[in-house]
Amino acid sequence: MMRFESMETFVRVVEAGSITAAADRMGIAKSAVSRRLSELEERLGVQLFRRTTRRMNLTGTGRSLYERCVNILADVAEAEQAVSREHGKLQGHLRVALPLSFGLLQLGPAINAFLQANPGVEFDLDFNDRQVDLLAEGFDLALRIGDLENSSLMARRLARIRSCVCASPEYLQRAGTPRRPEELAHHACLTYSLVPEPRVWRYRNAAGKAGSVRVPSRLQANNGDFLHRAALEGQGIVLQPLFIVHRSLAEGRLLPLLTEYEWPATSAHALYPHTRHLSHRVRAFIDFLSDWFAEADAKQNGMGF
Amino acid sequence: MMRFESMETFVRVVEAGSITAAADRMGIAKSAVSRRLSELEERLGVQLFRRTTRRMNLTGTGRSLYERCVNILADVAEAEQAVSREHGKLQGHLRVALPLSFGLLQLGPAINAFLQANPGVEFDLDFNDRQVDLLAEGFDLALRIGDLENSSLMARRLARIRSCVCASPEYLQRAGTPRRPEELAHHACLTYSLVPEPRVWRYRNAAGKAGSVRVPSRLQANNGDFLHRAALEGQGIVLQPLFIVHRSLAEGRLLPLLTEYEWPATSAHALYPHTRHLSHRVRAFIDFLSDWFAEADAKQNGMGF
DNA sequence: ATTATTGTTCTTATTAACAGAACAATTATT
DNA sequence: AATAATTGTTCTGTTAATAAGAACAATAAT
Repeated sequence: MMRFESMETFVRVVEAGSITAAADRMGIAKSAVSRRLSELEERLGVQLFRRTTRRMNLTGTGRSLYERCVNILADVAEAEQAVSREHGKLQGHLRVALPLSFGLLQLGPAINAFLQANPGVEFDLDFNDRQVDLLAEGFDLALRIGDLENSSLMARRLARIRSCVCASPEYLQRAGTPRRPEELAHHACLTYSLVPEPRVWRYRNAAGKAGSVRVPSRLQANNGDFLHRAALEGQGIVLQPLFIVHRSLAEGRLLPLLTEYEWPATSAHALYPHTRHLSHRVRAFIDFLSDWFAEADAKQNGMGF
Repeated sequence: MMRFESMETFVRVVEAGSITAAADRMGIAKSAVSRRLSELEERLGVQLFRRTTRRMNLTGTGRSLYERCVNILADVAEAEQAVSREHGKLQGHLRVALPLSFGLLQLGPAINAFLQANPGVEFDLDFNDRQVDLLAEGFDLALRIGDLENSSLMARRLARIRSCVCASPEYLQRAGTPRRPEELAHHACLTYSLVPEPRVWRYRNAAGKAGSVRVPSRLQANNGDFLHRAALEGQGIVLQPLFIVHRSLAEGRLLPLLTEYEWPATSAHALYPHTRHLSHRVRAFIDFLSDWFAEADAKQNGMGF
């Protein structure tokens, strides 16, 4: 594969107009420039210059290659600068759409840390569990939980999200503890409306076999935290992500149920428009979140990522 | 500038999932891969991987860099393949718009040569002196003479076109030979309608000073070859590109006039849509034309390029 | 607890790149 | 027209960069 040095040499010879001039500007011997050039030509099996031993003219293919090389070198420089630590201070607005519970609980600390690390950045946060249209509404970035529908957006997976079934000790004492998923059909379940089939709970048993149970629900809501609170008050059994219930579980105010079964796991994603080059601050924020959750994951902090 | 080897190594480590695997696939020692990687990280001042001495995970910035690098490497490969001699046989249609006289006289031989060199290529030629809309009418390429208006099209200069003033010996004997541009005002001039001011002929004297003369015209046409023939028959004086009249000049059937003055020079351009990557055959044809005219130029063949 | 695997580091050996001069070819100058 | 100056190429000795290979430390798997 063609090397950047060859490409850069070629470009600079074209721009300087001669090998000698290019060598001078680059501060190397002209013999080296000459050698790189003939090496490149031999590599490609193509003549790049029409030489008259005194003057050099680009051939047609030479001109084509030049145009491509200029673009490529610019891309390389941009990539380097974008990623390099010395990219200068970030500044500007970040308009972010994010889901309510996950946003408040998990993204809150991350956003605070990012704010602190980048004094020039301002956030405009839109907490909302409906799916916003990034492009139409001018968001830089959306954070979403769940499976991604097909779209023109780019996605970066940030965190894995595990869910669990749980209920308060009080409720279990009153209504009994289900030992098998099917028994959920005779319990008061608290269901979350923003999933395709709120009243169908899917799982896998220890052997990996998938199953599902249709649960009765007298209380359904589009807010996980509300359901969590309802469960704490003994209203019934919830199936919710760990990041919502882990604290109550740790404190014993909720008890995990049917733990031999795997309950739906999903992911949190950052979605952003598919432009050829992301703006500095958007990219930096996505990278930051990616690192943030990866580190949280590494710590195995029991929050279920 | 980032080394090419560093970049490729980085990408292959990401894709292989580990340094050892990448080293195996590349057929080099893993120590070399490791070194290239840490070199790259140090260069950028950024951590690309989250290392656990046993497993490697991309950091956020690492992921961003990876995405850019993949694109860049693809661009490089494409550039190389596009330009390399071993690009395989060209094939497909080329829909080209080209001006009448220049097309017939100058492009004809070039197109024939290209056809012969590329058996898989087919041409669809549209000879027309009006300015066609490339994009709307689905042309791959337009060849034009004259100054370019601003447009979204890309242009490649193919040839320089010089013009001269001339008339038949018969006419000159009858009407006299003008010695100064102003005298043209009392001659029968044959004017070309497809220029902004057909009856105003502009020139430069030996000192480089610009002037113009308004010429009378009883015969005006939008076809240079027709005017050329009219001049041959003694109808008057023409100002036409050399590629139209050079043969008659060489044969003495037309005599050049006012040769101490410079008459308008212009260029022939290839115009093509501004897509990120030109199709193989379009690019190859443009390169071919570029070389064709450059070589004709080098031969100094007196055709006035 | 042991084994195998992974990434890093170090030293040696090899390879590739460069500088410098000599040369051939061509344009500018006188 | 002849000379001088400039340009690109080629060659060789030298220098710097790079890889290989082994040893080591750390971690996951058995």
